[in-house]
Amino acid sequence: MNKGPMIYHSLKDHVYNYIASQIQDGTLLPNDKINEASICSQLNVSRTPVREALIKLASDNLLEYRPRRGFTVKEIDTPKKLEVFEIVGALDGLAAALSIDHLTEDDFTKMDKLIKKIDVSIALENYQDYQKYQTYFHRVYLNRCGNVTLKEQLISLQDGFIRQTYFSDDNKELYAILHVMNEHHRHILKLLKQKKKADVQLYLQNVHWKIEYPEMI
Amino acid sequence: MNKGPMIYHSLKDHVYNYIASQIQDGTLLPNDKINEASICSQLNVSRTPVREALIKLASDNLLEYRPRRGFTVKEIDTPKKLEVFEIVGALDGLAAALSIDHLTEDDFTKMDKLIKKIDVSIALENYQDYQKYQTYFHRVYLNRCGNVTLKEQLISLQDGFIRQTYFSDDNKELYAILHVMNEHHRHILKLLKQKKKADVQLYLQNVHWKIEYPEMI
DNA sequence: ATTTTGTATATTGTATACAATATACACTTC
DNA sequence: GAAGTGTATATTGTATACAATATACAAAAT
Repeated sequence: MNKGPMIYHSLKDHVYNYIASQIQDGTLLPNDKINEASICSQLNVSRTPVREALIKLASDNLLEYRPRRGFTVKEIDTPKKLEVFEIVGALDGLAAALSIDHLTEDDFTKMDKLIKKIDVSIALENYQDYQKYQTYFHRVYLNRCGNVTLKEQLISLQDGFIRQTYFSDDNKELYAILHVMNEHHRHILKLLKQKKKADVQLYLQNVHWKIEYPEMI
Repeated sequence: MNKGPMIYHSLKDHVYNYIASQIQDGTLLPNDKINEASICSQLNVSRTPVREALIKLASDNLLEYRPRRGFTVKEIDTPKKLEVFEIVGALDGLAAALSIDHLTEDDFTKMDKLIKKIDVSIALENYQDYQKYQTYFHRVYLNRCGNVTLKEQLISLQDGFIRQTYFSDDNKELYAILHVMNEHHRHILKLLKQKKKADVQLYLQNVHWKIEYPEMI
């Protein structure tokens, strides 16, 4: 019975995942100081793997590092968030433009179905589902863009800031905006079907990713 | 006598710079194995700062890491390079579009002068100067795009692959291409002056950054 | 009361030690 | 000779120790 290639998990990786998930689920908040010794005792490991994980987390922009004063959870403020949105918009637009020559009927069907699922999620005011299906929608053409580097970059950018974009589930204004967003999705799909490269790129960049989320204002 | 804020240089940073420059100047070649012990003795430091530097270098995509087998200099093959070019094109295009509302007469003058310096560099077949002034040209509007995250991302992307784009100085074909590139620069400047956002963005993305360098074919 | 200074404590940076795993290479076996 | 096996050596992963620096807080000075 072969369970595939035996995957090696270093303590460093373990620490990395531990901290990363604490940042995502809100256990660790922006500007919180990371105490190496505390993590050592929480996970029963020595400082070496902890430090190595922290260095990687800082390099991945989850933590901030100041020499001789250690690591803190990185704050992503609103202006910074808007900057990332601009970049995501351009790259997502590029992905769409590149995907146009490779999209199949099947892809279009998938996107159609996802738009409908998003409608349902909005009607049920289920923000988590909205996020999930919206991500799937964009991933359909991202997976067809033929540029794996672009795909990786985009996913890592989105992961990096989605973690700090939390909405309470009872925000009426939010769901109105999400409805508009899904109209965008319909328009994007239409432009993709029409193979309008420049149009879909600029639409994603200048319209879809320029929505102002309530908590960002 | 104040020499400004006393800057702290850790051994880790020292090692980082040491390896990074060896990769850039070709002392270390793609797929070369990094020997921790060897670096320790070269720099007279212990393995701890060396390992921490290596982890960061891997995170910054200069090295590749395989658990239990250590670090190697990352190979950037041609398809990968083309992928990065596509991303750089989109981001540089975005930067240009964003800069349009902030560019001053002074900026235009600067770009004009740089285009002329590039002409001279090509005439003298000085590729190093060409690279330098070409970088300055793009930096003029990059510095006006108003998005520091974009600026950082773009610079780090370019640094990451320029290091492995070396040209011998006696390639006639190359200088013909560089001449075309500088014509692009003139066109870009014209579009910027005309404040044609979408046009300059798409031109940078779909024309300027789609040049095929000789060694990439 | 506020600022300054001094000292104890905590935290970070680096070196070293040792255990776990991978690599190299001589030795068999077919 | 090719392929496999075993063992010595090298390399990596982790723990620990100690030195350098930062932080906290009490005491002294303004």
